[in-house]
Amino acid sequence: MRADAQRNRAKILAAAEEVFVESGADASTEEVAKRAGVAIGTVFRHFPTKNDLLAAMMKQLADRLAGEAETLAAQGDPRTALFTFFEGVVEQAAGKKTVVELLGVDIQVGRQLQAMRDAIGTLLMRAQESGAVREDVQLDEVMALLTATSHGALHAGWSDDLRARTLSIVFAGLGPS
Amino acid sequence: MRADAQRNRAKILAAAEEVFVESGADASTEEVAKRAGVAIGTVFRHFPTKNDLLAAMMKQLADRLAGEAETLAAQGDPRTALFTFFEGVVEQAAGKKTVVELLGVDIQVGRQLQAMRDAIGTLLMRAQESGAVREDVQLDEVMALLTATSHGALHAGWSDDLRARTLSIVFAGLGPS
Amino acid sequence: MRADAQRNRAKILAAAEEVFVESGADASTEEVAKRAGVAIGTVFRHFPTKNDLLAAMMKQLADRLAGEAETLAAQGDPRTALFTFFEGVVEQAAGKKTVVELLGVDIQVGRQLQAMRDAIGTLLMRAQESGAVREDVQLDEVMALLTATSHGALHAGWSDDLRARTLSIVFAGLGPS
Amino acid sequence: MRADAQRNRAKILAAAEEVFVESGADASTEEVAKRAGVAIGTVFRHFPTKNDLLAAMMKQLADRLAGEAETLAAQGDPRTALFTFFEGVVEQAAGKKTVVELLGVDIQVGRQLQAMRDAIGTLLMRAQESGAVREDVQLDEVMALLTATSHGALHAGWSDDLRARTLSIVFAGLGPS
DNA sequence: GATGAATGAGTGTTCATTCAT
DNA sequence: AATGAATGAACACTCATTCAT
Repeated sequence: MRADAQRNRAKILAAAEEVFVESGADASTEEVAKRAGVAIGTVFRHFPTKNDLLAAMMKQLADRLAGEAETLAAQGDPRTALFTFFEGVVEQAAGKKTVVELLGVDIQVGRQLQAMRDAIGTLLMRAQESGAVREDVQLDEVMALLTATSHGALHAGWSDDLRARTLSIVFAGLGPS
Repeated sequence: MRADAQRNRAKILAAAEEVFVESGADASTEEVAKRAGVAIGTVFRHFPTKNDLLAAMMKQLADRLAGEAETLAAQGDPRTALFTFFEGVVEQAAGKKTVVELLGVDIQVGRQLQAMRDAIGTLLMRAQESGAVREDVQLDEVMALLTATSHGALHAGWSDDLRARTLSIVFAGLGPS
Repeated sequence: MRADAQRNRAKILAAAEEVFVESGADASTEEVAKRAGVAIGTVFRHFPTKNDLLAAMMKQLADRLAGEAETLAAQGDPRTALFTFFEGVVEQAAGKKTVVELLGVDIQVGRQLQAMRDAIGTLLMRAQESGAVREDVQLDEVMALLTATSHGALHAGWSDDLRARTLSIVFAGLGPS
Repeated sequence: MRADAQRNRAKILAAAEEVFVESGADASTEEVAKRAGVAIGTVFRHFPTKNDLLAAMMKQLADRLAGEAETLAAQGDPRTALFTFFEGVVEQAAGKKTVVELLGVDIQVGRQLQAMRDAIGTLLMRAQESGAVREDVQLDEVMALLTATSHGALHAGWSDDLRARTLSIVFAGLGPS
């Protein structure tokens, strides 16, 4: 792929994130094109289907989140890394519908999503080893709570304060009884 | 309003709940009309806008949930009533897009939503008085968690098992430490 | 169906015949709407698919042709009725792409087409009984020649003279040797 | 023109014949480029317009048919050569949309078509001299019937059998009465 | 000359909303 | 009040054609 095509692809993905975040997945592809400063045909050349565009954007996001989780797993305090990551994701979600939809299963993101799951799994294991999280908690519930609170933060427009209080309950629930 | 108009209004609302629950808010108004056994014009005479129809349906739902909460407040065990209600809502949400959307703020439901909040507030107070829920938990967080887990149950398609495990964490978080 | 809807349906079919005749089946549905003096949605309300519109137009045509054939079978001279019908169809085809496409099998017209075949079959039988057409000629060939010459008259823009000379060869081929 | 450009031109024409024969003239130019192993820009450099490409392909075909006619005129039995050629063209047409469209006048093919006409004219003259075809038949009718039956064979999807029976009627019509 | 990315007008189709019956 | 036909803006997507690399 040519350099300029690469650049356009990036512009389109960025625009898609902006647009779909603002208006949800029902936003028009045309709007994405406009925001990216390209013609509609260019969007469809890069992503033959609106769904492809959504999926590509989600993959990008999943990669980003997986990266964050991995970094925290490598560097952070095992006792708090999971919670830090959790907070970060939910905070981002507050402004981004896409994060939310990513965490659901509406669009199959495949490997990227798996990578993210794995990274979060590591965080969970460390937290459990260090006694910060109960042994009987499984990754599925953590993902579920992450999804749920991200959805909530976005749709319900939680304030920073409410978000903190809500997460503190979740974290208490995860901690040793 | 004539008696038959009143009856049509009810039929339309019922149909709307059916349709939007099955197919989400993107379902067509035409489909609602068909399901209600009414012409499309009649739907728009009662609800000048699709949004008005959605809002009315949400209000109905909010009323129903408020009723459930009040019943539980009047009759149930104070220690478990909140959790019972919580579980019931999330379980319903798993099969109903509308419940989920109701809990968000996309559509302003106003007074009905307030009634529901109040009823849930009562449940919370009772639970706190009985020591089942920590004193520092506020209604906002409870609503937030209710919203979040309902969203999650719907979008992520949680299994019954996962739903139970996820809620058990939330309930643990709400309980005394 | 209401009277005005009936009228619109007719206007649309007429416009479709005009438009598709002028420009072939690739002409846009929008153009049909414009020509009919209705909005595009109206066309799609009556004919949910472009193909449905084409098929309906074809059916109308098949009905018309079947009617002509039946009239000739009832009233005409058995020796010449088939040839008269044949000439009539090809003459119409000269200005109408649709007649041509109807005779092909691109779009399944079903019963209407069958009715037309039957009517032409009657004409053929009469012609053979009267000795004007060889006994070993089958309906399939007659239909094939009708199709072929109609196509030709249209696409090649035959003059009246050329059409007459071409048909005279076909008729000679059909007659007794 | 460079040697490789020459080669590309040939590859494109060959691909065009393949593609348009399979899918009709609505096939996309992109598909032709792909089949030719060439970028889309190259196709448009050689043939500035899709129509130009179609026309060039038709010319090629006309040349080929003219060649066949000339060969038959030089070598074949004058009594049957015209019929043999006729059968060959119609048989080819059955599998080739392009042959059909060539014989029409949708696209002006000019000199090449003239060459083909001339060659067929020779076949006709020989057939008439040998008494196999009536004296009063003109080339125009023969071309018209060739066009018509080719169209028919293609669009109506005639079986081999039907094609033979249909042509036998045409040939009987051309023969002495 | 070749490449293939970009363009943008155009297509079939849907659907909230209006309005004549 | 109810009906359901008509409206027309909007959408996802295609493709001939242009143009930067």
